[in-house]
Order: sequence, then structure tokens, then C-alpha cells
Amino acid sequence: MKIGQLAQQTGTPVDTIRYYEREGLLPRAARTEGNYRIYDAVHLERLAFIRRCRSLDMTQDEIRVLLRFRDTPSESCEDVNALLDAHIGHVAERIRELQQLEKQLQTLRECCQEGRQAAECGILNELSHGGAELTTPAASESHLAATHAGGRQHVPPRQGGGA
Amino acid sequence: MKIGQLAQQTGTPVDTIRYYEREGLLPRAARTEGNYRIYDAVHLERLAFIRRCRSLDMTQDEIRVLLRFRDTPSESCEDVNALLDAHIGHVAERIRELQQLEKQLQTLRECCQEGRQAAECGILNELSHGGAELTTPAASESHLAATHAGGRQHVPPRQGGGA
DNA sequence: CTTGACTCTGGAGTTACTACAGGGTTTTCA
DNA sequence: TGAAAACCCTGTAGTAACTCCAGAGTCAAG
Repeated sequence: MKIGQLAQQTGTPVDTIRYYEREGLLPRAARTEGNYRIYDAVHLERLAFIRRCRSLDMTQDEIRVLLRFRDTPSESCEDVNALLDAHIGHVAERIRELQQLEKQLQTLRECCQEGRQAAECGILNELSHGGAELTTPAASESHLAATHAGGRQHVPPRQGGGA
Repeated sequence: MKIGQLAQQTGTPVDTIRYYEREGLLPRAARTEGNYRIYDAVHLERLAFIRRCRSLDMTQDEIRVLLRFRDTPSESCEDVNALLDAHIGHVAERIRELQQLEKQLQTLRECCQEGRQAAECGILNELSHGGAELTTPAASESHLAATHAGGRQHVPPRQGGGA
């Protein structure tokens, strides 16, 4: 099949497939005479695997490790467990951070009643002079990301996945 | 004061201060004869404001809006409230997403007992053929970011903030 | 044989910075 | 006084994981 079909069957944008190839997550595809990439079931499997990992918020590096395990099935899967445990740890930590953050934001929100002038807005004042509760950085030392997305994720929710 | 002092007093890397100037969050600093930037209390105030907002995980765009409110204090602060409410919404949503994700990861983790070979590793199998619970994308449609950081945040925890 | 759908490559843009290289300036202190 | 150390400058490139675009080629249908 061609790249468009693979894209549809896995719900992956075409650009992303080419990007994965550049990054080495997918092997270089064979080409037709007209220089079109052609894929088979093995590629589809592998891409689906990658996309499932990404939907679980794993990094490319984590996925690379898992793919290596998949490719060399003789080794023990202890390391797979370790990787997953670490990843679960990251997620749990990020949740804790965000919950703290939410509390801080709600505290801040209560500083301001409706209908005032910005000059006396409790929120702006609080942000300006800085209460003690607000000094803990959100994403501080950890390797965890911010609340907002950079270059949109896409990963669409089950579009044309079936046939 | 010079940029290094401002950096120390706000716990902001020097590069970041220059970056904020480029981005227009901070006004262009006046210069000495030797072309060094010089800052006063107003700059310090503004930078501290920005850093506090960032520690609350706000985007530059959100901060820009807040700064505009700060600069034109005659307007009502309803919009400040709205912005904050929206931001709290983002954080809450991200928390929900991550909690779902955590559950999925734990389910996945239980697929594999220690000491097996990777060939029959339950986790790899599950990721390969894809159980129904694993199909919901993590960061799907929302404008929210992933679990791992891209270009490290830094925002160090209270280094030399006092004097 | 033309239209339209599909594909190709290469490069730039996204967030919020960080990390240089290759210079200039100021301070220190012997 | 002179040199080294510490500081500052600009500009560029890199980070994660893509997305989007231009400009061109290929293919199927009518």
C-alpha cells in the first residue's frame, strides 16, 4: 500500500509517517518506480505499535527502546517492566505537580471579586507582590512538560481505523 | 543594575531575560556607554510578575494579556478572572487526562510478570495487538502538552531570591 | 490530454527557552 | 600599569514531536 492508505489505516498523518522514517522509528520504505513509498503488513504493525505508545505519552526514546526489545525477543522483559514503571512514575509525578498548581491557581482566583477595576484587582496585585504560596515553581526540576501544548499533537481519536 | 544582578534577584537565567526582551515581554532596556543593559525597580517588578506567572504554568500569550491589564489599570478585571478560569480549566483537564493515562499504564503493566522472555512479554504483546482500553489517545484534541519536557524549564527553586 | 488526487523533497514554524561561539567591557588585584 | 577574571554583547542553533508549506513529479479517471 501507499503512504496515504497506511496513514488512514493507522490514523497517522502522512507527514508524521515520513517523519518517523527520518527519525529511524520506521525502516526506510521500499519505493515504486515513480519513487512512491510502499508498505506492507509489517510496517503497519510497527506503526500501530508506535502510535499506541505515543498515545500513552511515551517519548520517542522510550519507544525506541521498546522497539528494540520487540526486535530482539530473546532477551528478558525485565527492562520493559522497568521502562514502564519509570514512565508511570513520571505521569504520577506530573499529576501531583498539576494538582498543586491547581490549588495555587484557585487560591489566586479567590483574590478577586467581580466588577472591580483592574487597578485594585486582587489577582494582579497578588501576582505583582507575590504571596508565599506562589513561589514554588510548577515544572521546576523535573523533566516533565508544561500544561499547554507546543506543536499540537494531533493523534486523532479513531478516524477510519477499521477497514 | 546590570543584567546579572537582575538575574540573581529574580532567579532568572540571563539568557532568559534577554529572550523576554526579544519577545517583547520586557521593554527594551536602556544601555550604558559600553552597551550593557541597565535595569531599575520597574523592570524587576515586571520580570518578577512574569516569572510568577510562568511558575503557574501560564503561556507567554496568557502572560502578555495579563501584562496588558496591568499596564492599563482602568479597565475592569473581569477578563483577568476569565483568563484565570480558563487556565484553571486547562490544568484540571490535563489532570483528568493524565489520571486516565495512569490507569491505562497500570493495566498494561499488569500484563507482564517478571522473569519471562520478551517473546512472550505481555506488555509488548498488548502494545502490538492493541487492547480496546488502549485506543484513547492521551493528548488527543486538546491544546495540552505531553508528560515529558522538551527544552527544560529551569525556573530554579528559590536561588538567591531574598536580597 | 487534462484535471485532480496523490506523492515527493526540503525547509521553516511551533513553545519557552538553553547553549554555545566569538567577540567586547569592566573589575579586580598584584 | 597591566593582565587576568568576570561579566556582558549579538547571533545562531538546538530541544520534542511533529505540522505546514512550496514547488514539483506521478498516477488514475474521464
